[in-house]
Amino acid sequence: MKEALLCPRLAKAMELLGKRWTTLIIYQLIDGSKRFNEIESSLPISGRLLSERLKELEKEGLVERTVFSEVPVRVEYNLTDKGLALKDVVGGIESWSKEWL
Amino acid sequence: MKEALLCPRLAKAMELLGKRWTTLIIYQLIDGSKRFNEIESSLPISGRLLSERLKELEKEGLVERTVFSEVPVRVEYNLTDKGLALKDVVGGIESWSKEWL
DNA sequence: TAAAGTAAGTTACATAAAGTAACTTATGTT
DNA sequence: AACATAAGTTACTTTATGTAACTTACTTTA
Repeated sequence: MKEALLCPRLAKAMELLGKRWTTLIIYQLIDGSKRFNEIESSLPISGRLLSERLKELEKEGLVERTVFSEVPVRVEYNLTDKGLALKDVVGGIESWSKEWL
Repeated sequence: MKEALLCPRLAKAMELLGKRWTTLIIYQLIDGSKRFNEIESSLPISGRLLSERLKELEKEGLVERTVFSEVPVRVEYNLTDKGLALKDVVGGIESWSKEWL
């Protein structure tokens, strides 16, 4: 393992987006907010990891968490502007996958 | 963990690109072919994983491996059309990182 | 001619991340 | 009282990643 000669911003981006499930979670939120269970049901991810990833994304400011004090409690997640700015990237991956996979 | 209601092509794309180092390796090859050691030196990745990732990328047809029987042997890696088709995606991530990170 | 160097890996082992399933909490409904 | 529900969390197993030493095949240097 050598020192990185790599742009630190790109490295940081890939540390986020290159983590398993992250990009697919963002993809799920691109068309609007979703509840925890909705995301969980749309992806083959466990609650444990989904919770962990959403916390990371919230901490990095890509995702916003809103709690509705109903019974049972409802929690919605949505992309911030920073998260939404990845729309073209995610769309690009989707197009690539349709053309090449 | 639920069943995926997700587009299988996108899932497959993320299985590749969402694996640690993969996208950064592709990024290293976008401007032309590179040798094993060059990639290894440009990224904080170990030879073990770099070898593993390059094999996956070769198997999936994104990367091409060329051996030059010199002494010591020289091996060059370059993107195929399929790999090169990710140029905009990688560029998009780079732009996003510059604007938001 | 034995020792050292070089590129491209591989092996063996330690640590960290992800998968699985059961459990929790705070109400509301039957 | 027992059961249901959303959103997690916990404990434990399995898989992936990190680290560093080793390998191979030939060449140059001492």
